[in-house]
Amino acid sequence: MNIFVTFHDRIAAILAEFAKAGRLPADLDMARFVVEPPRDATMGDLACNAAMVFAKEAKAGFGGPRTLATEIAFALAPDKDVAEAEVAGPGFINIRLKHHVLGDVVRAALTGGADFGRARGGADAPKINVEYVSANPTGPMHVGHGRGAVFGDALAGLLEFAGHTVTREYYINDAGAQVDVLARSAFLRYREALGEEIGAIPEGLYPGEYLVAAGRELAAKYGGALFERPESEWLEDVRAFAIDAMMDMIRDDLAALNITHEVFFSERSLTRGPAGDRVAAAIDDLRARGLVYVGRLPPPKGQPPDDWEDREQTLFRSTQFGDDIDRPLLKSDGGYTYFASDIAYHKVKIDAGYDVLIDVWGADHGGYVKRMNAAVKALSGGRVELDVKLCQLVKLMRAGEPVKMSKRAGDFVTLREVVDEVGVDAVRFMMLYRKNDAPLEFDLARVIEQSKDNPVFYVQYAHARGKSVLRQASAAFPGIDLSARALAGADMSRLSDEGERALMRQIAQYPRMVEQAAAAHEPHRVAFWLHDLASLFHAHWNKGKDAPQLRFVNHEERDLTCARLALVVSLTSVLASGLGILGVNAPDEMR
RNA sequence: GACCCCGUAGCUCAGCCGGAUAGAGCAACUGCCUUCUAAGCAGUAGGUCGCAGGUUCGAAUCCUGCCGGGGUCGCCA
Repeated sequence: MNIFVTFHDRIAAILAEFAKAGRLPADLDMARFVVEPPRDATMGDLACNAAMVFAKEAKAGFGGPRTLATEIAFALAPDKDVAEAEVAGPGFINIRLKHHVLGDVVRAALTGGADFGRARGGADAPKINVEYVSANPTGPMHVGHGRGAVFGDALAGLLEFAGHTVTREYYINDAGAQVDVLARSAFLRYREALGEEIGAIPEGLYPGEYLVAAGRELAAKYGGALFERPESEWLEDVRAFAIDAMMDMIRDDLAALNITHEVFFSERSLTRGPAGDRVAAAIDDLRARGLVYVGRLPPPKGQPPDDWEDREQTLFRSTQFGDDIDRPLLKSDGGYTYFASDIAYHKVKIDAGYDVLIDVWGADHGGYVKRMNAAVKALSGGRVELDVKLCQLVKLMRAGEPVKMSKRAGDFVTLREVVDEVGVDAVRFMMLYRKNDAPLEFDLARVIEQSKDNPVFYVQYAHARGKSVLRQASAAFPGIDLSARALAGADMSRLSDEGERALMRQIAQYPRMVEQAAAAHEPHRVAFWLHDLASLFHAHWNKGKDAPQLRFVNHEERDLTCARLALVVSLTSVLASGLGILGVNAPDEMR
């Protein structure tokens, strides 16, 4: 039940009637106007801007937007759900709903349970692929990876809730030089495990302690068989082994955050898989479209190009699709550039039939967005939409002070350490309590505080507090039926306090909020909405301190209590639903 | 030099495919509570939405140009 959609439809029908009578053009685009919550609740429950949006079209048949607004309001007046419709400001139609409508919303939230606000998603719903994390398989995840991971995961959950078919995908960068470095680093630890004194880790290798175990396992698997052999003989095996070990570790880190992917896609498989060289195929595809040529690029500006070598390269005409410069596909040694691999990877996704691709990247890859967009446009002929979401840096704090990262290479704060210290709920919620493209300060001390300054606690506590009300109700009215079905029969007209009405209005906005957050690919909106809802609940609860008649459980008035319990159950249900989208627990109590 | 992100209250940030008097939390100030409806409450004050133009009935929101902060800039990933 989405009252905003309901009224959008009804007003569209009114406009269609006007069009039928020849007073408006027949081809009005009804998507142009909106029905939304008014700025101020005193203005009513719904506001519509249709008259202003169609001001131009209304000139002939109505003389102007105010008249159109007045006539729409007049046509709305007999509606069974409308108490009052009036024109305000430059031509807003403000609608005050009859009392029963918000009660119906509570009932819908109550009986809908976890499905309230969920979109059905028919066969025509876009298929969406969300690619996120994609941390290099060379070590444990750090906090920055964590942000992208949580963001991508919550976005995927949000899109699913909004009715889309979603695939969660991880792109394993297992083809570049960094995995050779990984292999050499692991090999060193292998020699160490066999008893060799390796001393300090040489410059250029990964020094992290996390490779010690991999070295030991290599020793267990191969014994001394690889020892003293030339690199060409062991590199491939050790690399494959080390990548697997690192991916296991990363999967563990992700599991600690309740994140799983349906697809792990190996970059290496693009050239070495059963499908042959898919990078070459992708380049051929572009070439067939006349988008590949051999030419020279101007040297990069800004930093003096010491080692700049002016040479002919194989280039993709990304400038035809809005990029600033054409981009190379082949390296000077003849190998594919990372971009070439990425083109092939996105072609795989396009060919898989996705309508929307979402890539979640770190902000340092910002310069890469235009060329990737260009590639997807070129490969799909504009059919597939690519949305790259950039996640800004995370600044780790403790009680207002930046957490010092040790200078010693390889020794950084891992995601796992943070999750173990503050818990998965705090990490997930805080990572989402900010727009993805704004930098984030993450304070380890604050997120475990039990106070209203800590948004995680504040929202979770609202849920726990609601559950506590229900426990108290059971104690006050032994045997009371708190099932959704029973409470749906309560007399919702008893919910007349402004605090209760505010809660009902916020709950009524849930379906609309979810839809918009999903359309914008912005899960943070869910987090902020939850905080607002929690805030309304806590505020109303506190009024009961001085005004006992406002408390949810009233021993003298069972019917009133039932109506209020219906509100509380719908509230906790919606809180749990929203937290569920974000992958955060909704605890029954906070102990 | 080019491109991308950011610039909103003292601080941290919402709001941005245009909409009414620009919101929240913290801090500040003023009351209240000293509890069990645990992890406080109510209220006050605080803003030329970086600057200047433009489009529009209407701009924090869209466009252009500046200013400031961050990031990126063939072959690395």
